[in-house]
Amino acid sequence: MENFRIVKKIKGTLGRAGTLVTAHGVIETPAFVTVGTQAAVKALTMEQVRAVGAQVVLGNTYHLYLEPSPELVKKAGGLGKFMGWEGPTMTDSGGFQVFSLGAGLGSKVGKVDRTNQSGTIRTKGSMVKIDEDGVTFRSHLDGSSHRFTPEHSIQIQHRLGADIIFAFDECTSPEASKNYQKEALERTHRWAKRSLEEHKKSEQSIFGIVQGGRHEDLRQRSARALARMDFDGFGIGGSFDKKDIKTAVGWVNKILPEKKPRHLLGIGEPEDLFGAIEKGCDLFDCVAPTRLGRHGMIYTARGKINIFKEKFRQSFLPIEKGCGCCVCSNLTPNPLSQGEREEKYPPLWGGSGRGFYSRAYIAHLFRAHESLAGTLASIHNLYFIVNLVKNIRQSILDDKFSKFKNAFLHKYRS
RNA sequence: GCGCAGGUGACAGAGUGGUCAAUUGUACCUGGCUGUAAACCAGGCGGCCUUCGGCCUACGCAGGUUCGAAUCCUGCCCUGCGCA
Repeated sequence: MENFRIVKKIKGTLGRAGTLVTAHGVIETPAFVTVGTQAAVKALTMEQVRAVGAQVVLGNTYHLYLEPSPELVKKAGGLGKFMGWEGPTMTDSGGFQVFSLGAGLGSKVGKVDRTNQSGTIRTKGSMVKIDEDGVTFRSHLDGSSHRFTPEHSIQIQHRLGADIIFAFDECTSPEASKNYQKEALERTHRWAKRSLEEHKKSEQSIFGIVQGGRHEDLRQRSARALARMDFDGFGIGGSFDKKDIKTAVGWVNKILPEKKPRHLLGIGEPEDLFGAIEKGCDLFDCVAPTRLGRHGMIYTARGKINIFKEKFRQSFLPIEKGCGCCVCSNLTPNPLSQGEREEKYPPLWGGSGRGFYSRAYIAHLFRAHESLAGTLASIHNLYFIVNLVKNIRQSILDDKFSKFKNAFLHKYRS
């Protein structure tokens, strides 16, 4: 697709930096896509999302279909307009919910396998039924029954009007038999074709989704099948084993056409990002920064910290010294230019740009159940990840990817 | 001073003769979270011991009745409300 241009490659690997042009602006890749499932980045305003440097926001077809309805979003002028985001947008097809509301429920297998870990699972009971033609869902809101077919998903996404949409797919559980996964894969390919046919030539771009679970042959088969179809780019879906996300991604990106963008769906921890970028992925979305943030887990250069820990109660330091986010280093973001500000406001007004929210304060907010807690943590986390990917991009441009990666990971794991 | 009500683990608040180391909620602690059913979920939460088992200390304080008491009786201390 001519909208995507590779600017620089990481030599000896599949990795690259590029630009992806959309009707609402250019995305510099690799880029981290902010997740805003229900036309909202949880706990954040779009001003805050913009302020951390986010380039794209991703909504979800299933959620927006249930509430407030595709018709209403369309009437509002499309997803971006509706939520107050002027930049590029994407929508996921609802395919992931086939898994997360289906086989994923009551299982320890999520987006990333954690069957070997302690910890526990959420409620169980599938709310999904799959057949050749499509999927019957039970609404998580009221239990009502709904049906998605590939055509239906695409029609909804047309109404939602994001710049980039995804084909309807089935994300299988790795616990399913290989035989089933193969079947599901073939079906997903048929669905991809139907999605593409329904899409025809719209101004929106459409990405097809590669599946295939943990199996090399299935992954390659899927990549080959999708590569033959006329998609504008590709999503790489599936539930992964943490330690071989990179490997699995490598299998498929070796096959997918180089000139088209690749979006690794739902992946987003720092270690994973490096691996996937090296293996040729251009886009990533992940709920981790915002979800973890709301749950009190905060990214730092030395790894994640749990702000609920006793030791942070009296820590009057910023989450991370030197962090450029407005939580750590700029208590009052300055909306005015330097000169203007000094004229308009006396020095005591604040806005020095030197303040910060302390760990103790944020820890307090969490304990007090103040929603500001989730907001501050989300701002910091989103900034952390978005900027990590930006820095990775810069390191590629500067021919210093490996060096940057090693330095970052060394510190992050310490 | 009299009358009534009551004193339970960090707090709130169940239990009112054995099944009680004591329901429940909150707080607290520990884990988990990767295309968001997620400002959520799970576990722990008197002490000691290697055990889905055992021992010790516990329901204001001190005695008593009982095979057995947080639960019944007596006295004391304290709190709240009402009346003087």
